[in-house]
Amino acid sequence: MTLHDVARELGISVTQTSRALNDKWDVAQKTKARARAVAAELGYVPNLEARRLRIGGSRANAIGLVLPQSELYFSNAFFAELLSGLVATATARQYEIRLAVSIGSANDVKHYRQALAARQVDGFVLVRTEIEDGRVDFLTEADIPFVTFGRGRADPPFPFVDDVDYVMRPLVEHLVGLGHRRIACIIEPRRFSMSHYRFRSLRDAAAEHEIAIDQRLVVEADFGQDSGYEAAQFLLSQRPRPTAIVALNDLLALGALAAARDAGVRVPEDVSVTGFDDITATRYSTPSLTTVRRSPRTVGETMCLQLLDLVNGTSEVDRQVFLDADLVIRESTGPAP
Amino acid sequence: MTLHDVARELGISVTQTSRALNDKWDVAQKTKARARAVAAELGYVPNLEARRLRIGGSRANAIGLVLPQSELYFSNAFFAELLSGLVATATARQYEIRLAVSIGSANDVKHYRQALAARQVDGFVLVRTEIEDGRVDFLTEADIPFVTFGRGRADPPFPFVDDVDYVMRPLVEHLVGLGHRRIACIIEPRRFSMSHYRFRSLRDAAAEHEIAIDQRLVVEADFGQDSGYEAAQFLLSQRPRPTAIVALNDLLALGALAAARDAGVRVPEDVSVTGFDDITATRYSTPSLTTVRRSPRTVGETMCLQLLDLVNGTSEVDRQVFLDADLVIRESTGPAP
DNA sequence: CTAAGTTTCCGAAACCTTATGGAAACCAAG
DNA sequence: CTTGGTTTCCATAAGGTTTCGGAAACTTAG
Repeated sequence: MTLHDVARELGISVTQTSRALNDKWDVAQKTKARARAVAAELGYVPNLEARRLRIGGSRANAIGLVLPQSELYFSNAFFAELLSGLVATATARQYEIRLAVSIGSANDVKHYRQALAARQVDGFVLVRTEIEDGRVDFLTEADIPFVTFGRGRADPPFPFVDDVDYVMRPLVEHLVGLGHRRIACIIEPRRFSMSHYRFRSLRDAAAEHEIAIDQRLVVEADFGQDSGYEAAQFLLSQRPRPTAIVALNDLLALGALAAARDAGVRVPEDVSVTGFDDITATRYSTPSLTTVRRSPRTVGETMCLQLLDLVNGTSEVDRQVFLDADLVIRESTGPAP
Repeated sequence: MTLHDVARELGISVTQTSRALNDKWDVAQKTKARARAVAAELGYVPNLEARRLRIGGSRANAIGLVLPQSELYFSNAFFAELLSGLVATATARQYEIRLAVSIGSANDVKHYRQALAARQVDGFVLVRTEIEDGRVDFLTEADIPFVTFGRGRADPPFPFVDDVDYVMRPLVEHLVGLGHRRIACIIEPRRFSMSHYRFRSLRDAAAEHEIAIDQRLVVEADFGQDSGYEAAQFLLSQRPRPTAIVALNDLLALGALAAARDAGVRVPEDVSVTGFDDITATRYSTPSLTTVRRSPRTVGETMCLQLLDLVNGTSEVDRQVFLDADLVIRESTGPAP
């Protein structure tokens, strides 16, 4: 079932068969047609290894996504939706996603090195970018295309998708308008870029209204509902109680909602709760969640486009993208008590 | 940076260099050591295409998962968790997951053919198996390893993971014990294998208690929350109202919960609601959801093991696996009114 | 019919690695 | 020094594809 067999069946040379099937100018139309017919009939499929060996640095038509090993990662709706955008966009452009989890540290570059050596991916998408991120250093050094979610150090600059600096402003204005001044915050671990800058945006927006976020009301949690639950438990036990809890992602907020319910604290009458991302579940929680819409799917789509742009060398897309966001007001916010 | 270069640097033949780096018996220890050192220093990485070309039918070390194009697919927590189990298990065994969405019909075999021709996957995991499924026919014909979620026709038999036949029995006993006899049901589209057999299990379990499911109270929905919402709206408007709504997956149940809340129907006082799968969100809904725990993650893990077993030719694992499940009683079920 | 130009084809080389069969070098025993 | 047996090495071929330079066939104009 090799090109050779097809050529023999056709009665022409291997060379011409190859050129015919690849639709080169150098071969008669009717020969092309005949070649295609015979190839199809014989069920010939080109041997990709041989082709790539000959062609040289060819495309894997796949982009890599390595997720740190964490129970939460996929059940985390944020990543599921981001992945959704990524895969949809990639597939539409004939690319696929190669997925792995790194078993060691999140910064482990083993998978990256491996996948590259084997030419199994053309580039990488990085999530959960840390302020100091070994993966970024490695990929920069190796000169491999990649895009991160979350900005990095200024130098050397690399392509990323992030939120605009003033992303929290509408939310803060909404809360301030409702009379909230004692605002608590549940943040993701501080070493992550996203956590850092999103909190900074919150602090700056609050400062515009001359509100200082009380450091004792800032709790560093993990990423998931359980840790949001715990953090909210702590915050709700503080006296005087905060009148609003701003969770820096939706899952944390959902956990906070559950904590409030279990503690007999009414939302939004006694305390307002807000999230970030607008994952699907926010519309179905009780009460439904006021949040900031910057759909994870959009993030995935944008990152995919950026990366493919890098891979293909064209530069029609911005290297560093700041996504704007909308405030979505639902039932979990109300006037301060 | 080819083997040739390393050989020249070493002053020995390409042959021996290859054998040295591959740790064959045919080469002196000190030569091996020297070869490794030089290779490392020169940053030599073997060309995988050339190696595979030579070796022949080698492994892609990846398994394929093609999901039909549907907005719901990834935001669907069920798939996200299944994927989680799949990836974790695969990675632990040095395999990766290659992910694509099929843009045409769900039964489109284009991606499968493509990925195989390019030797980019060693086998496939199929989800959303239909009673008559073109993918199964294609892969069987092509003699490619695959595992489905959802049993298929008896002939020819193929490897699958499915629920045990009596999977709904504990749930039905729970409801009957609470006095429910007018039981409604929200099912997934009938053409899917899972939908068919899961409903059959419900019907049979009900029959054991001499309860016949009223066909007018069986609504065929889609897969997601929105369609669960609509279906429940319809069911709750029926008179006499059903006392329990059994949704055949958790998302449908979550949608039903929202519909009840919006209709002013109390859960569980006025109507009991149950789900299936035990996705994470069920613990955080209001009220939390009584469901059947057969974690999607377990499904993913099991399918992965089965497939790798098939790929590697060993047969230590059952080809057809029926997973048992536990009833998880939470707040959404109570005595019939 | 010939010359020139165009279209279509072919043989050989190249891509990089590994397997094969045999040769060289070495050692110990006779 | 010869013989036989090990250890270590090498030259060659193979795997399937594409590219290169040139050759053959065909077409058009004179």
